[in-house]
Amino acid sequence: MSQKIITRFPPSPTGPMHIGNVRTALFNYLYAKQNSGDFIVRVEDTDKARSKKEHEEGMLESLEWLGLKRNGELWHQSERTEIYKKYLQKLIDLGKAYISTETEGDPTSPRLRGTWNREVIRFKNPNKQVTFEDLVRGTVGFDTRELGDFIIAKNLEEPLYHLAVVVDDFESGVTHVIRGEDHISNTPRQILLQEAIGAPRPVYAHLPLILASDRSKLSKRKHGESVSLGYYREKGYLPQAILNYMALLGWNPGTDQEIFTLDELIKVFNISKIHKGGAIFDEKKLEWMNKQHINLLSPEEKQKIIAREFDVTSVPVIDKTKVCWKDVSQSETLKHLERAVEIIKNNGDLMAYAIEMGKASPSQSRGRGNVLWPLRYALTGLEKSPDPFTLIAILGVEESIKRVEKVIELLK
RNA sequence: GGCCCUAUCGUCUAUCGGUUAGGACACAAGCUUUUCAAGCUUGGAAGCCGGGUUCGACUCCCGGUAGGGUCACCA
Repeated sequence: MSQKIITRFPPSPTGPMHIGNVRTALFNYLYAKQNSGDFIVRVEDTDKARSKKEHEEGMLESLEWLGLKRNGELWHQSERTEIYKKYLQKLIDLGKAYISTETEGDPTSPRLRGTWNREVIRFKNPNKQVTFEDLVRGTVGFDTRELGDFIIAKNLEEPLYHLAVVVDDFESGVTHVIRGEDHISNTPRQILLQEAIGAPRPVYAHLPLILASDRSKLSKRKHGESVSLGYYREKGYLPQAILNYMALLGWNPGTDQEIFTLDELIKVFNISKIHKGGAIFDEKKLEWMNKQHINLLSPEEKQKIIAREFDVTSVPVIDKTKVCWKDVSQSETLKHLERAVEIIKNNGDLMAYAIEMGKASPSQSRGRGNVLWPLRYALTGLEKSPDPFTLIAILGVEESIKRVEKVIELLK
């Protein structure tokens, strides 16, 4: 209780924000916030060749858009070379790491990739059994002998992932490491390094993977654009909906409630109820959830989204045969539209008129639709669109009248 | 292949030894019509297989099968 909880989100700026990144960030955020802790962000850009500034900016902007605010300074691993060097040197001096001469033909040497160095720094593996408690998977044991003397740096100036992560988590006081299941086999390596530099062990929680519909891990290479956050953002999904959906993938509150705001999630989130099995990402459900969140919006915000979705600003293309509602005659429809224009002009009560006409309707099958349908259709030329009141509010009185009058001319 | 993990409707899931196996998305049919990015009604839809344990297994144990993750001088 005395120790402040610190979680972290460490994106590698080698591509756009991934849907899996979103969930990792969210769970770290939720856990930190519900424990009055800090959620920190650091950029893992030790790989100079693959890291791009534009991706870093994209990641940061995405977090902002999602509303996941970080605490503290933003760290860049690329700016911490001297610090890693210090640890590396210490490890070497202590005999816990060593400079290894690689021979090209050596089958025990990792396979070649990019520039190949003759000398690398390897960690002297104590070859022991490592066991750790994972908040989602319970006790996990590994025999680190399988790992060998793994490489922790290309040289003193170029540390590799494991070393940098362990040093940074230590120096920034990270207490909980919440990350994807694909990192679970990295954990024993990192624990070994922690022990070597004398760092405390954080609590781990490995999240189940988000799967594509074929049950394989979501990857850009295999599944294309639909793995990136930007794809959903452009399609008009609200950040609240995306976050809500991600939270419910592999976790549930144990009640029937499905719609949550971020603040509600912070309250109800329970890390120990996270599943161990992966879950398929279903855009249909996200879509539904997005609608639910739109309904939570203020009328103004809602109108903006509707306007964008239905593209009401473009000039409607009218099909004469679709203007009339059900079996309502063209002359009657014309009458309703003309009257509607007058009412709109005078800022009158359109609804009252529609109800009146609905009551006056001789046919049981007709109601207010005989007024409202042609109006809505005249305004957009779309068979599916928001109600005419919303449309008029979005388009403005002038433009609305112009559009309706055009249809009146067409019918005459 | 080694190591690790998982297994309930098509999908996300509830169930923590006794339920007509519940909910949501999607789907189908219908109603409603301020139609929709509203609502309502109804319907079809699931415990991978085989052994145990037990009075009783979806639930616990073992095996099989299937699927997934991971095995870089990437992170």
